[in-house]
Order: sequence, then structure tokens, then C-alpha cells
Amino acid sequence: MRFSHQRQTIRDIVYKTNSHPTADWVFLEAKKTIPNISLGTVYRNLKQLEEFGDIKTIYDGNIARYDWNTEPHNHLKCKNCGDLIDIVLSDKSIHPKIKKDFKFNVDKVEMFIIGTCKKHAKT
Amino acid sequence: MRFSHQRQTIRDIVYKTNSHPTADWVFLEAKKTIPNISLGTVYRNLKQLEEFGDIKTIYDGNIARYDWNTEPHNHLKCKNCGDLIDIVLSDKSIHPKIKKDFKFNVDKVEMFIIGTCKKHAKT
DNA sequence: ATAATAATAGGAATGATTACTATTTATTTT
DNA sequence: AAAATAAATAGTAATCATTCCTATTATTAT
Repeated sequence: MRFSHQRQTIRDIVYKTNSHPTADWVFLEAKKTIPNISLGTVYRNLKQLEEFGDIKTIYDGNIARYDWNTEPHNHLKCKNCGDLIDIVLSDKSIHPKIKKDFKFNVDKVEMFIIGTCKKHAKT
Repeated sequence: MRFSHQRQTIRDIVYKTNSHPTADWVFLEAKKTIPNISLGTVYRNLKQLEEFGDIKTIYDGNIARYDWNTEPHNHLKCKNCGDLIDIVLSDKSIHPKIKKDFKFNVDKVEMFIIGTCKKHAKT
């Protein structure tokens, strides 16, 4: 994989935010630096960065979001504002049970905890 | 919501399988009974059935799947065959911790446990 | 500096889903 | 039972996210 300004810019954008941005948001940000960058380039590079292990893809409903944090972690999702909040739940105690009950080898757990964040709590 | 053969057929199809079908699969099945049913009708009714609380939507990557099982449960997903296996993990012990640490009220937990099912285990 | 080729811009194509509209059908009223 | 009503449908167009295609451009090795 050889250097390109576009890829560098895209990587920097993802690494500078905690907002788990969509491809389209990254595209709009990248345009500020590279006005004629194309959306295809953004998608291609996000995919390459993921394959390279540099970023992670999160499927939020039926839209892809990207995350610089490649460490195992999960997300709290507010049903009001849609914000994703990082949370680390490193409980692996269910893995042996799943292996025993289902003969299923666990690689990773993708979890969305849906609810209401503090900005939108009624009480 | 008044009766329609189409909705009844669509509901029956979802209720007769454990395969967490996609809208397209439901459409193909429904055609066997109602040859000129339209895909729009399938989508509209799946959405209505969900709003009515009769079925549940599961977002598997960026494709929607439908499930007759509306009880809280989660899924093991085999990275080889893509099959979804139902699993009930009713551990609510993290809820108070999330509330305390993040002031976040948990409604539900959507979890995909990714790995290898017994059909595809190497060992 | 040149050659080789990976990466790009721009646009077309795809796949899932939703929206639109004239017509059909289930229910209500007479 | 026939007419009135409004919800639901079929068929198709539109939308949205994403991927694919291709001529051109930019990076890197020689």
C-alpha cells in the first residue's frame, strides 16, 4: 500500500473525532482539505484502512460508521440522539458456556446497548 | 389495521422459519402463494408487523432480517455461513453499572456474537 | 528521469429500501 | 345486498448507501 494524500487525510479525520463518523461525513470533512476528492475514494480508503487494521467498521442499523479505536469495546446508543458512547465490557465468562452449549467458538462480541443518554433522560 | 391476505401470508412466512429471513426471501416465499405480490408490499407489511409488535427487525451488517421471536434474545453469527443462532443471555447485572458510570438508562441490548459454528469448526 | 503500477476523480451501476399513484379490496353504512 | 369509505395493493419510479469502471494522475523503484 503506497502513500496517498487522500488516504492520509481520511485516516486523520477518523482519528481526530470520537463521533464514529459515517463515510459521508468523512467525505464532507475531507473536501475541506481536498475539494475534488471523490466519495468512492473515501469508501475505498476506509475499507483499506480497515483491512490494514488501522480503523474499525461499526454497523449502526443499516449504516456503516468508522472508529479509530480498534481495541475490543462496545457502544451505548441513545435512541433519542443516536450518539454512540464507547464502553469496555471485558467479561468473557460467557465464552466457555457458548462453546459448551452450542459448540460455537467466539471471536468477538458486537454489542449495542440501546437506551437514553444523560442528555435525554426524563428523570 | 385491517385484514389483508398479503399481510397474513407475510406474517405466516416469518413465523414458520427460524432462519431470520431477509425481506427478499420473504418476497420469494410469498410469491409461491401470491404470484403477483410486490416487494413494496412485503417491506410495508414487515414494517407494520414490527410496529404492531408482532415481529422484530434484526440488523445484520447492513441488511435487515426479520424474526418472529420478539422476546429479548441475542444471536450467535457464524462468520463462515452467516447463520444466526438464537441465544438467551439474561444477565442484567451490567445495567446498574452503566447507569452509574454513564447516567445512561438501558432499554435493551442488541448483541451479535461472531465466531464459528459447529458446522465450520476446524477442530 | 523513466518505467511500472497503485491510486484517483468522476460517473455509472448495484442493491436495499422507500415513495408515489391509480386501482383494488375489506369494512362500514344505508 | 348495494353503495360509500378508506385502507391496502401492484407496479414502478425514486432514494440512499455503497461498489464498480475507466481514463488519467501520482508515487515509488530503477
